Amino acid sequence: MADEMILNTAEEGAVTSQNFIHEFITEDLAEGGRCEGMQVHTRFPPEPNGYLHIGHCKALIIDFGSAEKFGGICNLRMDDTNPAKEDTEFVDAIQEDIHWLGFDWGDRFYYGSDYFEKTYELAVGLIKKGLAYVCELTPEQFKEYRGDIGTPARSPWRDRPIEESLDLFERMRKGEFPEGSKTLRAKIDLASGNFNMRDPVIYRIRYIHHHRQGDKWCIFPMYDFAHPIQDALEGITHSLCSLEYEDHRPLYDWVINNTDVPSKPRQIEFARLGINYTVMSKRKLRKLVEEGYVSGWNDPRMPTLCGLRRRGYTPAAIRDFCDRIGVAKNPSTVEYGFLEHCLREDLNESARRVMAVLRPIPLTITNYPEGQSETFEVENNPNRPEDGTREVTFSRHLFIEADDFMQEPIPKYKRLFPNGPECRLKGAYLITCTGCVTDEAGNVTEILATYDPESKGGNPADGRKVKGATIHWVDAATAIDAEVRLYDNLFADPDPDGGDKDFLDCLNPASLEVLTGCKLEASLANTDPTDRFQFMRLGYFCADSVDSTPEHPVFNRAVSLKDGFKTK
RNA sequence: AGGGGUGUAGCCAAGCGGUAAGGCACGGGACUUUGACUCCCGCAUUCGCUGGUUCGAGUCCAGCCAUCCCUGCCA
Repeated sequence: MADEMILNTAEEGAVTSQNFIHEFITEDLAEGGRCEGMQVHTRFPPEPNGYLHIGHCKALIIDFGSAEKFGGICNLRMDDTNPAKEDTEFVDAIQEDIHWLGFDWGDRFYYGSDYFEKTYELAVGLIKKGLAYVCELTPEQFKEYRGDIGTPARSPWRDRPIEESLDLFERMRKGEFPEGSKTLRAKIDLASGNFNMRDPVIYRIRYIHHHRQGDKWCIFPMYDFAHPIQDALEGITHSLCSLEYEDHRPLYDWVINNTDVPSKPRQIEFARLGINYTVMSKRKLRKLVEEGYVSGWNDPRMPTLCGLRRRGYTPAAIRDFCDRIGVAKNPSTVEYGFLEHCLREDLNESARRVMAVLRPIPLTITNYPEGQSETFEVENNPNRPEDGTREVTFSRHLFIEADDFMQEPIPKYKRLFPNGPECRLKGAYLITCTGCVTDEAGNVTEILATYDPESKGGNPADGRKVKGATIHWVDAATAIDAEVRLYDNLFADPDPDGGDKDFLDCLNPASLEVLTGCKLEASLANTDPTDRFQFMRLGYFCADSVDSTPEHPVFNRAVSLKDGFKTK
């Protein structure tokens, strides 16, 4: 029976690879299993207190992907039980990011706070069963009474009469007591080695405006109490979360088993995503934004989805990455280079090739008549002829990349240098470097070359083999100026979270390099930020969604091309 | 010290008692009007360590070591 099921899902084309969570679900669905005959139902429960980052994408893939794989559904739920940290501002951004990635929650969009009334009733039920009590320890006392590894916790209020707790809890809700004066605690086990079970607080008093509930409530359920209830009320079959909740599971199960909820979800934990050269904690990302180390949550160097989007990352690349890193319980740190690989793989397929010169240096074709001009047709993507061609102009005065010329070539250098090999100007002509012009300081200000008129399009008439490289160029007469931003890792240290170092000390001072006066081929005059281009021989770029204008184009480098030739 | 996890290559990761998949990275070669892409080839005699069970152990057992999480009225 279980085998049949695996077969069926495989035929439907699984969206994610097999992993231990899928195995658990398969077992639950099997004959006699916990979920036999049920539809798999998961949920993605972000707290609306910040922007989503790529780590959330892994969770998204697991939550939505697992549901889809088994023909189930996945809810989107704002986990907003702590009004002190949450804000409506983030709710819209989170939805936008999830949609951008291509996940769809249908009409199942919920707020944890919408269940406050029901959650309250269930808490009352717990009190009536003698399984919860109002505790009057202040936060300071609470700490004192908490005990430690060898010492059980204590509470003088643990055995107060049920009626008394009932009355007090009701009055807590009415706002009769100040913040911190009372809590509702679950009566479980004060001596447990698992501190989550030492009579955890399940309700606290907070006189704070809730982004959605307004001032209706002044008591709020804790995550450990609210979450299992929300899951159960929504009929979630599998509550997937990260490893740090592993030792909360006994409490999760306790709540499910001791409150009157309609279903029994199963919590399964997986290792969350770590990537080197960056940080993933919301607290740290927030600090980078608030203290101005980056331009905002959407700074292209940020691992946030809005940052990656602005940088030029595609949803397909991010999803592919999250899919390929796998799902396991082994705490892992994936190399940033793998993310880049996934992007290159996607963009290599789809991005239109264009010519752009980032560090321009004039190239004069000395035997090409001044004032003459011609147009060449070049393919948009040699790997995909169906993408068509475009036109680029050519004249005596061009710009080429500064490092495509060397006065004194290094070994294996096959670009332009005096008395060097014949090179090809992509799609135009074969040229030979004849020299260069330098200023008083010895800086090269102009490169000189002659062209072979019989090599139109870059093909020599006699079919001779071209020894030098094919280099990109732009026509000085028609090129447009642009600003180009090159990005490197935000952190210079591969593990800015590691040890006891301050992550801010690990920042990479060279993470952003702004190039001005770059020369782009004319076809790049008006592009949409969602259009990605391959600047030939350089990398993948897109217009900056915030700063680029037709008058002042700004391009971001999403990722460089792999460079098999190291000049340094 | 108590509780809960995790250890397979530089980084991820399969493996479910029958003789170490795959991807990234890396090295070599072919091709190339992108030093890209693509294509070949190579890349763990060994699975944290030590014992034990077994004809046979990365898989089972015991002990040890390493490492991560937990003592918020955060999630």
